[in-house]
Amino acid sequence: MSQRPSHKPFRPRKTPAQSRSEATVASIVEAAAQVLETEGFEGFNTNAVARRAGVSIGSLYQYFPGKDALTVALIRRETGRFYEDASLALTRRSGKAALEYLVGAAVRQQLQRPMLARLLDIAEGRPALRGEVGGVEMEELVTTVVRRAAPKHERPEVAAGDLFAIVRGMVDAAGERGERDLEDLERRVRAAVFGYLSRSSAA
Amino acid sequence: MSQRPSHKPFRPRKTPAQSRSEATVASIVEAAAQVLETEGFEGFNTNAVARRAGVSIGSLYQYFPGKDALTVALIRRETGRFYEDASLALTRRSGKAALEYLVGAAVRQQLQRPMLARLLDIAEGRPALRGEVGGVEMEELVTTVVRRAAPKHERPEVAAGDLFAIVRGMVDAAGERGERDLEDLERRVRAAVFGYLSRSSAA
Amino acid sequence: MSQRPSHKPFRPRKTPAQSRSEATVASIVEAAAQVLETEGFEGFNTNAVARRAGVSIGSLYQYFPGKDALTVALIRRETGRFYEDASLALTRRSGKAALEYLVGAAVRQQLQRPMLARLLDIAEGRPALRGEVGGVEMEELVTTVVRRAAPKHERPEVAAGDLFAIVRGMVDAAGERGERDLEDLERRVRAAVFGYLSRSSAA
Amino acid sequence: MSQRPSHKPFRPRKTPAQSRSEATVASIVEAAAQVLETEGFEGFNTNAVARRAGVSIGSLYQYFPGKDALTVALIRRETGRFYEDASLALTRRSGKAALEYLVGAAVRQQLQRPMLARLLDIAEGRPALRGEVGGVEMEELVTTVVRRAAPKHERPEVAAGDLFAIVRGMVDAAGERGERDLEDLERRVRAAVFGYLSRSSAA
DNA sequence: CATGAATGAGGGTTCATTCAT
DNA sequence: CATGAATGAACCCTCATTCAT
Repeated sequence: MSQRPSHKPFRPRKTPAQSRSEATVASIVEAAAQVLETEGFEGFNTNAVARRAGVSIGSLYQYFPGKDALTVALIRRETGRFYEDASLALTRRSGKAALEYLVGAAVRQQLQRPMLARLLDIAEGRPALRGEVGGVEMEELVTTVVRRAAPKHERPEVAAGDLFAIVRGMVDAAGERGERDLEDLERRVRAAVFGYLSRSSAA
Repeated sequence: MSQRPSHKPFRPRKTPAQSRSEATVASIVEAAAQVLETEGFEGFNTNAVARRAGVSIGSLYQYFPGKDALTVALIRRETGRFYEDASLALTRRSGKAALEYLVGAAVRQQLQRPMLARLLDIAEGRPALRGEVGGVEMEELVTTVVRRAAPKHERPEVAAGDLFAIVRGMVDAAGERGERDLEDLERRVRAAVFGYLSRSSAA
Repeated sequence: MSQRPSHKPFRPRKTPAQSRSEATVASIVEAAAQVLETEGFEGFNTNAVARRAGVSIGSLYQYFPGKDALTVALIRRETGRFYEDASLALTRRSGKAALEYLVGAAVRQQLQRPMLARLLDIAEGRPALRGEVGGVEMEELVTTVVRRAAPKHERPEVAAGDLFAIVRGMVDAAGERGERDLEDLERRVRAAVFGYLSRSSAA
Repeated sequence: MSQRPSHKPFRPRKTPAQSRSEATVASIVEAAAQVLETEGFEGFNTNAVARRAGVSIGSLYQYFPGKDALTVALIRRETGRFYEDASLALTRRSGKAALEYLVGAAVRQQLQRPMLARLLDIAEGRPALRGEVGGVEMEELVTTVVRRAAPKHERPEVAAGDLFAIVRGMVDAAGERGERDLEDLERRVRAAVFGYLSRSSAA
């Protein structure tokens, strides 16, 4: 009835044990991604998502208690995919290689679906969603890598946050500009990352 | 009978000749800033802005042909203020000092009204508004400063874009986290900026 | 955020598959007719129509993409009804009888809901709606009948247009004056129609 | 404040004794005509009229108590001009010539500013305006001419009304179609008029 | 008297959400 | 469980009219 719900949990309503529901949920989330990509925030509404997913609006609400839950699910999916790739950084031998891998993962992720990544970065910042989307693991991962790459750094958490911001800023801007040269972008991001570390680190 | 919006310019509808309306326009723009700050995009609607400005909705539409025009005006106001400060960088003796001044200006601007700055950065990216908000001067300014600070750099425009993205990314994140330590933030942003330049520049 | 109407089709949004919605659509169109009749163009707004139809404004917009589409639907309904009756003219033996039947149909249609007929005649002329309401069949029908009633006429299409205008002018004026005497009106319209033909036709 | 005033006189607020006001009033009425012609009913609003007339909206309300008064003034102007021309019919020798003159006047009037004439015919029909625009003289004039052209007619008033309706219907339709051939149109209208009379008149 | 800034009721339209089937 | 018709609060915007200057 109203458009302003008060307070809802963002978790999916049911843990889909059956593979059928699982598939439905996945298709809805992917539809959300596509709508966001093609129509932007303007056209991102539940009816459009349901239509694109080929399910009824009722079904959508069967699996997601509200629009925000859908957004959160999408963010979680993308973050998860990114995290999965990024974690591989820990398998690298050197700290430098690990950090380089991290940068590469970020650039890859961004240039794959630039619009989507950018829009989700924005959505993530919405106060209503903050905290719901656990970026904690990501931060920890980056911190760990920073510790290995720059062991002398006095504030690795701060550095991790800064590096995250730097990389996000650069890749989002690249996406906005429509850059397609992955190699070049990665080189520049590395320059920023290692430049920052060399200057802010004690050693 | 029907609506016929078609193509709306973003320019104000009438240049306020009388001082009365000048004040009205200014109060509307400031109200827009406040609403955006306190309510976010969710609560940013023309009625709320008019109410906060203490004028009728009709008055708002006398000066702004639409909601977007209001947003644009706000962006322009903030960009203008920032640019005014940032231009002073050109008065610095050395290229390094100029770049440092630029960073300082960005940090100051950001930490003054963090939410506002962040939200406007987002709004600026909206396809409908791109190009309406001339960020060209800003880019040129940064490019000029980069040329002076790193004369050997092969692609000063690219570097300018990257620096812009780095600084924006860092200060927005800081604003989001609620950082208040201007000094510390500025130090870190400097590290990023000069670190990037030293690594990406030829010399 | 912004509105983006651009080019709206006048066709109903969804062809009602279920009988429930079929009834809803019909009730909305009839409500539109009643509002137009009782309140005139001044009071003809979507909210009033929805209220009179006993449905929510949202439902109205599920079936009609806009106010104009509703108007068009109403025009089509009335035109269709009229056309259905008028087509029977073709079953008459003589051309004269056919033309007389046509006149009778027009008079009947008009005096049944005089206000409605008159207002729709006006609405039909709105540039935005021209062409959307296919009056082509009507014109063709009249032309056919004219050809049979006055085979020697050099410009049957022109005559058809004129006769249409004459009849419409007379019945609308009668409706405006509140005439109720069907017989008398029909007699006069016949006089005009056959008078025109006898004078403009070659023979 | 509100858009729905209750009951206002339609007479101009002041009889402009001074020629300055007279000129202002005239310019406003002509502006109204132009706006109606170029923008249609959709764009016919007081602000637009004032702008086109080159006067302030305040001045417009100085001379016309409301929008309807302006419409009425415009209708009166056009009716007056038409009536002035049409009255010359009475100077004709024969009744037939008088009626022919009448038809000619109507056609001329229509084809001079077709949109305007058509729109005013519609506006004239608005219940709120009926009676305010004295079409009585016109009716009397036509009746007089009918009496002379068809002395044996039993109901000259009815015939006058019908002829009026016929002519209006035909010329409006012609205007709508964009007909420009004055001669041809006049010939056809004559056919309708005299055809009607010959069939409805006793003799 | 002229001006035009200001007003605000009203009207078109969207979309998150519910619920009967 | 799925469906999709129905709901209505909320939002954008216009324009007739007023009134302080």
